[in-house]
Amino acid sequence: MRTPEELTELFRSSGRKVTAQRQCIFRVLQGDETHPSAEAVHAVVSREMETISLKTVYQTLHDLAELGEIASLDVGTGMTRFDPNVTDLHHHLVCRQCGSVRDLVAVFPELRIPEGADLGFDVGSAEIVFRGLCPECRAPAGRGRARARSST
Amino acid sequence: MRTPEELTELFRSSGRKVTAQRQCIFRVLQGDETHPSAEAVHAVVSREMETISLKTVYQTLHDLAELGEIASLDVGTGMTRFDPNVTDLHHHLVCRQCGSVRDLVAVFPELRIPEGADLGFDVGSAEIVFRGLCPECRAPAGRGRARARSST
DNA sequence: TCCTTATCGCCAACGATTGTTGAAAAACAA
DNA sequence: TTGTTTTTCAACAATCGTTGGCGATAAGGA
Repeated sequence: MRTPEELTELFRSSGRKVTAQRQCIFRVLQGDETHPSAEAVHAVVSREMETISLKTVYQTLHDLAELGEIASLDVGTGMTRFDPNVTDLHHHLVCRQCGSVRDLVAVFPELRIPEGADLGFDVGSAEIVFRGLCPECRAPAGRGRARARSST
Repeated sequence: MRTPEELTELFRSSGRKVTAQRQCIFRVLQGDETHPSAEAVHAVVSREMETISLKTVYQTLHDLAELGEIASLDVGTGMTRFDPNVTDLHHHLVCRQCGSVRDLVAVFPELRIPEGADLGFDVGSAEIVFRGLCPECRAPAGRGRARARSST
């Protein structure tokens, strides 16, 4: 994802208006590596702008995804997760307990699938999801994070 | 997945009762490689037992998954898909147009993730999802299948 | 300035899934 | 066969994440 300043520019040049709430979302996403859900983004943004609506957050996230500035992921946690890192080829570690998502950069950068062509499949992308337990959920002492939502 | 007869045995020995609708579901799943959703299973089963309810199908699929006889997958198509193949290590090709799912056996059987341990993650499973277009959706002539439901 | 767009709040709807009800049917052990 | 337990059914409501409408207000930007 680009910097908030660049995004401001990008939004303007694509006919979108730049509002305070959008810039706030830009800032919140900037450098966020937690792969937040829309609600999570909303929660953080709300601390700065109490009245911002969830709808506005969804809309802005979609705009950003449409512009290719963030990626929207479905890693089976029940909610769409947003990833500001679209420049590095990477995959994901998903905690099956708390649903936290971690990047795994430079793993299997060569991932390609010749067999796909043989099957007639026109393969566009490959995505690896590793499922397991994050450090917090493994830790015996500290309480893990919250919510779980299985699948697979 | 085991044969309907073995599943009958397994259900009995695990305290579950074996009903006509359950056996019908066993038969339908047997050899099914389409990775059907619960609704898809229900549709097929309904041809044989018009009155079977969707709830019964959901319940039986969950029982089978609990016993490890089938796998429930979330490949981002919006519905849980069920895979009777739990013996072969394999990954999946998902059509981003119609949502059809195809097995990809014996690809990256060595997939393991050392970096996971470094990050403190206790990795249990690795799943690769290849997204692209299936032969039907690529074909210019024939109409592709139905439903799409993006993500990622 | 003026037109366009975004935002708000609020509420309804979506689709997949789960839960609830009570009654009927069937499984299965004795 | 009888009796107990489980399953099924139908119908409906509720869940959760997400999207859509609405009118009104606020604000961007040329």
